Amino acid sequence: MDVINIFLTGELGESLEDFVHDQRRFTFDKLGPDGPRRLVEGPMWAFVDWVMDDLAGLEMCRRLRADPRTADAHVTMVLEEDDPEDRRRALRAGADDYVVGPLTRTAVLDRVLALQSRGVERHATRRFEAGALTIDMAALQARWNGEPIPLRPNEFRLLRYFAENPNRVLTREDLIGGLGKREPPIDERTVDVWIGRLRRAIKVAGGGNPLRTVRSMGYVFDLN
Amino acid sequence: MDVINIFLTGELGESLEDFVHDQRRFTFDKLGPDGPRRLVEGPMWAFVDWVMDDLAGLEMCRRLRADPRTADAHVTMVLEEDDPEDRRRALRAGADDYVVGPLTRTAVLDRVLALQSRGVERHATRRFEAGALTIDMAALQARWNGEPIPLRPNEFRLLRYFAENPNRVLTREDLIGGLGKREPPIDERTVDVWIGRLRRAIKVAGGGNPLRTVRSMGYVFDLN
DNA sequence: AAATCCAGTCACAAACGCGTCACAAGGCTG
DNA sequence: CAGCCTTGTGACGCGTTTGTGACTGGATTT
Repeated sequence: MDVINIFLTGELGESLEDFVHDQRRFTFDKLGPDGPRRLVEGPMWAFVDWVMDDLAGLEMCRRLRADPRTADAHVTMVLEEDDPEDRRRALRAGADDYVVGPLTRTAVLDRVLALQSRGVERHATRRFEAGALTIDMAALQARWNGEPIPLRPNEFRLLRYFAENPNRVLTREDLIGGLGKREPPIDERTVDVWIGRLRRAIKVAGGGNPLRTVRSMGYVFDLN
Repeated sequence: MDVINIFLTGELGESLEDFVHDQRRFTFDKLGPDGPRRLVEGPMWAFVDWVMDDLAGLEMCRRLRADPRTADAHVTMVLEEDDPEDRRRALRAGADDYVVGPLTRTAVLDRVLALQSRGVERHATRRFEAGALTIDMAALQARWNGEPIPLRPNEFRLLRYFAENPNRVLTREDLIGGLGKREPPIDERTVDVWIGRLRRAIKVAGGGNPLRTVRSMGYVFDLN
């Protein structure tokens, strides 16, 4: 069985070591400015405070992604309050999801165990493959036949959302909500422009068109 | 906007109805031995107690998965204590994740809103099948013996309405109303043209004629 | 058999929906 | 703070969809 490495800011780690019964399955490590100290084989989870020491959480997030040893970690950003703007910034910096703090023991374990328990599904969302298209969720990189597709942040999120919901028509409303852009309200026609830009980016990189338009309804990512 | 259906064991549902501000986005329903009572369009969440009534939570979980109407629900198992063995059993029975109880209002909403905002919400993918004809409501795609039938928006809506009301003569008025075209008023003869176009589209795709004309009455979709 | 009714089909104009472009307003970087 | 990158928006044009009136042929009634 895999050991799950959990990286935490602050003192929560030691508190958790007592809390968790099954010690063989977890390691806990403090996340310092230089990243984690120990690195064990297995899936990694990092909980990054919005502000940690002097280093902004966003910068920490980018460093984790940049370091090949931790590029695959699942990064959860801990926000102090539920500011949509901060959420966007966190996700753009490479975070996989977020919680609104303060972080508690149960919150950590809930997240880790919940996602871990859906191991297969989780795997599918870490790295997505469909024919020539692969999407590396951790490295925020999409490829066509191995060739990197340069995507802007919004384009990548759009593609990821499609990959997470294949074979179903996504309305423009779905897409706006799925990308977390309900506030401020966005014109539905803007989605058309997103689609156009995403298609063009993939095409320029030598790829095909994975997105099908369903007139008067929305768009589908066809799998099979 | 999609409505999220939340199924709960016990009395938590009513407590939540008061708690939640935006009533349009949620329905709450008690999860009895026969499953949920009401079924509304949209994603579904079930919170299943480890022991509910006499029926073990695990069995409830399996039943939800077995019933096509709820097979796609996101099932959260509510454990009494954090027993690794129970966790595994829950997941094997088809649960998506779990919480260690007792279940509170905030725990429910945290889960639902957290995942919903991440876009991993699962919709009920309804699928209609009748002989050679299948209609995928999620992909908005009809097939004849697996062969896709290219349908225009109005044709698909028409076919779906027939599939939802089989073995019943539908008047032209029914059909106009069923497709939501009361405003502006539409000439009833126009329905004839719809029918003709739908029949032709199915035929072109290699299918038969599932629509029977009832002279001076309307049209029927024959099932069986 | 004639008259009447009814449904299938066609052509066409109007409305609709989508792709695309240029531009402006941030946001980020150096 | 200057310049580049990203992203939302309004506008334009094109192809598609769709409602309608007219015509036709088969069914039903008288």
